[in-house]
Amino acid sequence: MFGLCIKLFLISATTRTRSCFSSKIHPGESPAYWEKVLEGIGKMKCVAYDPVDTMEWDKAGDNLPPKERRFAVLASSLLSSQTKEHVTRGATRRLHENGLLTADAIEKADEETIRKLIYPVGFYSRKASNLKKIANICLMKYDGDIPSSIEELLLLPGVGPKISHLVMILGWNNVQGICVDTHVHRICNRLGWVSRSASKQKTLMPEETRVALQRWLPREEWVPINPLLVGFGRKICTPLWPHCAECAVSRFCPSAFKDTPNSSFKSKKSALNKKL
DNA sequence: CTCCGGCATT
DNA sequence: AATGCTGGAG
Repeated sequence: MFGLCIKLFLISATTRTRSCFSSKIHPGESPAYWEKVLEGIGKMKCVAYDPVDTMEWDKAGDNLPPKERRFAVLASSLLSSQTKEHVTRGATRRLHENGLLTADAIEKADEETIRKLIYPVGFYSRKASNLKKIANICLMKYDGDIPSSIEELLLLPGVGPKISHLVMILGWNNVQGICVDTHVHRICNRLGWVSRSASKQKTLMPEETRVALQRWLPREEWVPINPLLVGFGRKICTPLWPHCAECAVSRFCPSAFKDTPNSSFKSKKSALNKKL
């Protein structure tokens, strides 16, 4: 499934030149030089997912029946934390090795067993319990499959906008929206690509970022922008002290060399909270 | 807003 | 040693 991301990313990278022209569909609304920025980030070659490491799991996933593959996609997405993807993949693999990637198996499994298998991922306790609940719901309502719409996915415990859009893309090959995680959210704000309605302020929630980004970003970029910015965000445009000197697109970035921990809005918020 | 909870980064 | 972090729920 991670392989799918790479494939889509590569396909888009090769057609990016073409997609630059399609941006003329949204004149005035899109930020200046956004094509150059995406191109520049692509050239820095920090794709999020290591192709070699993902191959093994990808094969295992591809051999599953569609229903089981989709459930595996959902389970894996639930465990994911983009900043620590190797940990996520390890946890998914351990579940898979123990035959615990189907709704049926998880429903029958002991919650403690699942908790131990996914232990290295963040929030393992909550995620183990959510996984059990989701397995139960999938069996009762969807015959062991997963919901096929954003609305129904959002009803599952522990599934929010980020995971539901990811699952629609990876599980159903259906692009309903951009998968906005913390990296996409942070970087789009630094680039000045999204703002709160009418004002020039940064968006506060990833969900706001998603809507704002979708207003102007051409559809063919909706899937590849995630692995592109996740990789970039982990290696160069880091949350604290971004490496602007090494960044090939800093000349297009209004926040370049300015975004120190003290000026980032999250730090401001926590600093404010401590004072109160 | 806080919380989760081990881990990376300072 | 201390801080800050995932994405979602309450």
